[in-house]
Amino acid sequence: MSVTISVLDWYDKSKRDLPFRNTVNPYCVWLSEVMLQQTQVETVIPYYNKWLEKYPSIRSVALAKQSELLKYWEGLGYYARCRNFHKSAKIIVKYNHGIIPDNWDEFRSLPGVGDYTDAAVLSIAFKQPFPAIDGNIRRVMARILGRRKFSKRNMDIIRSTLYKWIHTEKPGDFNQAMMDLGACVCFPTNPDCMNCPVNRYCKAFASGNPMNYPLKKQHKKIPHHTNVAGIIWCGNQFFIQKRDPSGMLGGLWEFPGGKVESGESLVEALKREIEEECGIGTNIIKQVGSINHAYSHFSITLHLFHCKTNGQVLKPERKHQWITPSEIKQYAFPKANHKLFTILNNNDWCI
DNA sequence: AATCCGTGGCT
DNA sequence: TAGCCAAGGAT
Repeated sequence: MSVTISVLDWYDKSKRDLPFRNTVNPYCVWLSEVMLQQTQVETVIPYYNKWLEKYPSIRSVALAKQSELLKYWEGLGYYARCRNFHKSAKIIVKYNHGIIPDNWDEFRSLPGVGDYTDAAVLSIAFKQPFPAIDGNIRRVMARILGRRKFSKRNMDIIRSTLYKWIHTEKPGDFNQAMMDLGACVCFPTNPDCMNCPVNRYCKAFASGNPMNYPLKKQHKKIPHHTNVAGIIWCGNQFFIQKRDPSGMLGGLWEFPGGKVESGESLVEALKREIEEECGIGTNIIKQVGSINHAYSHFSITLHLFHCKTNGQVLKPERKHQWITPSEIKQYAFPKANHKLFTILNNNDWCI
């Protein structure tokens, strides 16, 4: 017996029925790997199914507009993944006849493809023996090998060990088995060592305190901001603007607004932001409601206001639209806006 | 090397 | 509950 055999044996018995588990189609594997980055399986499944129904091939992605793709990514987060997948699809169709490359360097050079995704796609879709190293496998290996830190030296040891252990006939299964082990048994806290197929090989288990592996690094605590946003009405239409494609929540739509500076009232901040962003003067009518939202590196309390204007736009720095409430379904918005929509729907969008 | 980039679920 | 963590990549 060995770690390889034990893990694969366990995998065959405990195999989870996931939509992207039963395919070796490179496009499907790639799509699932991108969606699964820093995102849990249960969250991905509905997005994966809907995307595949709408975009069944790499060509269909290449032909699509970014705004359409973002609509299908809406709410999934880390939107650069979607933009990069689109870029890659266009590159492959334009320069490689729509054929997804099956060698390390070519695939690795595509936007949004890093070491993990490269190894995952090449091993699962093309049966090549590259070990994929994600957060789960790092933790599993740190425990098996008894390494507390992810230093460069320890990562080299983890990687070379995985190259030694990976099953050359079933590299994709080995990678997925190791990831499942991390997700379903070797939890970050309270690992289920008694049901672990490789506990007899595990130094962390032998130590009696598996949670000591790996060492947790302390995170910076994230700041909290107070933000304001305005629904600027002109007749039965209101104003939305498109965010810069390269930045945070890039290419998504939002109500104008921004951060409240210290010493500023909510109304003062909103008037300033609307003037800066849209160049329109507004009358602020009333506050509609507030929501809390946490991003990865800061959190906000966002206050929403009904406003009125004559509709004149003097210096739009971003792409913008005047739309009616029913048209909002055509546009991709970040999650915080959906919380605002909930408030608005409860109020029937009344001014 | 450290930080930025979303969101949801869990404790 | 406030923080931690998840099938990472780009800068």
